Amino acid sequence: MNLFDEFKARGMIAQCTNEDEVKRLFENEKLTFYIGFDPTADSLHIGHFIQLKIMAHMQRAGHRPIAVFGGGTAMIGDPTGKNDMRKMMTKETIEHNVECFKKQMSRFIDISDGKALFINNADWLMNMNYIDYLREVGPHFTISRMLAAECYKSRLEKGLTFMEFNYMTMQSYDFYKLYSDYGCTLEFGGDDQWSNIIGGVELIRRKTGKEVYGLTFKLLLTSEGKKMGKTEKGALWLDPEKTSPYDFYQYWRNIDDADVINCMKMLTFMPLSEIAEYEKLEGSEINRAKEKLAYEVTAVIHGEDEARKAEESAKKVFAAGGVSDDMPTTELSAADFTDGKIFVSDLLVKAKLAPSKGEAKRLIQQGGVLINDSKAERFDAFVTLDEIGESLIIKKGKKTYHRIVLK
RNA sequence: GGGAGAUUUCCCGAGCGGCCAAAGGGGGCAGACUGUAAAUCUGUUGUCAGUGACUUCGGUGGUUCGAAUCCACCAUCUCCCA
Repeated sequence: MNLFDEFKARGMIAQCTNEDEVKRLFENEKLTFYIGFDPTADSLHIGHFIQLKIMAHMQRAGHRPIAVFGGGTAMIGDPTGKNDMRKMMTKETIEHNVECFKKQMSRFIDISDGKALFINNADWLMNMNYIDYLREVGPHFTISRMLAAECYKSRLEKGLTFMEFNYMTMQSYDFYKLYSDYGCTLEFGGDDQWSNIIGGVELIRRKTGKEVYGLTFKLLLTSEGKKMGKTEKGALWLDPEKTSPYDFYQYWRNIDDADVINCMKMLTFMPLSEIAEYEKLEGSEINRAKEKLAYEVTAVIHGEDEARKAEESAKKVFAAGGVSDDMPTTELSAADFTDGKIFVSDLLVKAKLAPSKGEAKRLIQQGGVLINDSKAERFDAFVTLDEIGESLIIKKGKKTYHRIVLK
């Protein structure tokens, strides 16, 4: 099975400018293709991971990936899918983010001997002369056509600035530039990038008469159509400092039944035949699929060791209700105690299990807090230094365990 | 440049000068039921204290015993006219 069919069979492909031709090129040519990454944060997240996976697969099949970092375009901000204009980022922040992206990405993509290129579009966009740009790019876009683009529709009602409106032309120009300088003939992206991608395809056709191609991949959505990978902390980050391997593992372990198989197809390298076996599972058996998914995804991103550790911790904690060595821990010193005791509510706040004391007390009153397996009954419950001893386990709700130790 | 309207707590959205920490929904959190799932039901959702205080309704001033509600100016956004 060639790669195109593989993507297709996994249900990953969303739209393509010319499916037959792209499929043929996958099989018969060594392609140079690109995917753009806007450095809007200091870590990649799970949404980017699909793109990374695609790049890695393509590279293995002998094609040459170009990762374009939007050091220039991030100065403007992609309005696609946003309800409001993003806060403008400083040049320094953007540069820092680009460096973080590069570092993370090189674990998945081999850039030795020019087998893949990391390029920053700031290289050509930042020194662009406005008049030159308008003359070179402007004539090839009509306003009416741009306004019709899906990605602007919602924003037209909420307010779209001229600055953001230009984003599409800049991304299109990137493609043109990469086509001219590197022979890049294919742009990939998430399905929300469709408008921006065909902008580039058309720009190149108009300027050179040559046909290039665009291919979008499905976004990772829940069965209800919501974007996956949202956590209370924002996104599901690939940086272990921002989302610990354990939390990362738990996210997939707790996933909705309806989403497991799709995630396996989109996020893991498991063969389709094996996934089909998991698809047959029913009822509580589905938990086995979730364990497998969580392990596989964690292993690809954080390595086998971390995945195994996360899996073991999870089993200990949930199966035995027990203690695991690497659960989140908060250190307390004697100064945190008054007369040798500390209120449970204060404990919860210190361990960041509750944002405020009021919230902490509510948790206790609703019976959501266990201290060493016994329920904290009163909102003004407290523990003494002696009771803590070496360490003490707080359980908040059903799934959150936290250890308190004394310095 | 002229005219009309908007800005409310995490989000959407209702708010009569006092009964407004502010309806309703969503989301979040907790409890019951479960399979570390979903659905459902219940409670809860500004801060601190423990039944009272404090800070919130774009910003700054003002009117008033009392302002999310009225007035003035500023900011931002939407719509109509140029």
